[in-house]
Amino acid sequence: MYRIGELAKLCEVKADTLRFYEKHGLLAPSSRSDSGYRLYNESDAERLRFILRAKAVGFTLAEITELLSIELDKSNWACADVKGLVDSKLAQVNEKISELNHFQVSLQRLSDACCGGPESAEHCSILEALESNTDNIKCENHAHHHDKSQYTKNCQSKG
Amino acid sequence: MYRIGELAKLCEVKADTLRFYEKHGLLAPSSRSDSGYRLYNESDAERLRFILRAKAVGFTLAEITELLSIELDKSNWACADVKGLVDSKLAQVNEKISELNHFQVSLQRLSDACCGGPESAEHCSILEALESNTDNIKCENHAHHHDKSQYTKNCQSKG
DNA sequence: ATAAACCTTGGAGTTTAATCTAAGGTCAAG
DNA sequence: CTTGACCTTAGATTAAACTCCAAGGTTTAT
Ligand SMILES: [Zn+2]
Ligand SMILES: [Zn+2]
Ligand SMILES: [Zn+2]
Ligand SMILES: [Zn+2]
Repeated sequence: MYRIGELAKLCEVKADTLRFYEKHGLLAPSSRSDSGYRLYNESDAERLRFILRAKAVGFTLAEITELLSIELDKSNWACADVKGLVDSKLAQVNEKISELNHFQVSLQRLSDACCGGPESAEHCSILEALESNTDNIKCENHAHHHDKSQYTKNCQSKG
Repeated sequence: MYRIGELAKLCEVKADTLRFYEKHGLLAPSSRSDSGYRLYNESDAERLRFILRAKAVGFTLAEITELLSIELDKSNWACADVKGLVDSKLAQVNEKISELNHFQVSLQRLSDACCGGPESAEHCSILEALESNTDNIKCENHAHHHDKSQYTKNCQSKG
């Protein structure tokens, strides 16, 4: 039997997190001591590890609640159900990745267009890009070139 | 001069969003009508577009607040400052992408290991993976093969 | 026996970006 | 002069997953 702090340390989470999981129905200690301390057994610890593994692949606690309800009643669920949860998560993750890739490309383009030097930002290509309606930064056209070598350094990749 | 609903429609945001931006110091209407209605001019609209462009490349409103304070006082800032904000955002985005890529790979592996059929989840490879301490799913070893052709279909890529 | 380290509870705070509600004032059309 | 669309305010709510707090009770070691 583990007390809350022991299980927390064992699984590298905080005691607060275990209380939070309990409050939200993910994991309750199987017993209490006479003085009211939570007592977790090995099976509780296994359940916690299940939760943490599911978190490690990106599931939210709400989704983990679903997974746990399947896990505890496997024979009444099909592989299709389980795979459905995984595939739906996968789709969400892919969507998010593609949004972030979009950000990544845009930010990289902004970064590449700016000399990053100590010169005044009055003609900074980044600010100019955010001011104008184009989301394209044309490195060869920009009005910003306080320093020839810097300019060349930053713009050579685009001609 | 635009009333709040007009500017909202023009820029495809909700009036609530504009009030929210005002409350948080991002964008205030340059005047009010006699009856207290917000009135935005062309320069307010430009500022809103700046905000929306910055959002479109992934900046949070707090970061946009910083960008705006630079934008309004360009000569007292250097390219280095602006590029610093972009690069720091870029680093955050890259970090998030790499976390999501990790999720993506794990989820794909889980999905690939499961037949996804109508059979009972009692021996589902996904659940087994979440129960065990390995984060590796060994397709050729798993205990789950209710249906030979399905099994082959899902596992052929790994031998 | 007393200090340190642990535990209990309920509830508030954090972050982000809105979104919604209630209760009421304004404006243009018919 | 009334209907409907629009506007005002302050404040509550949402999602996610904790994290922290106060005020007190328990255990353990010295
Ligand atoms: Zn520069
Ligand atoms: Zn610059
Ligand atoms: Zn199966
Ligand atoms: Zn399965």
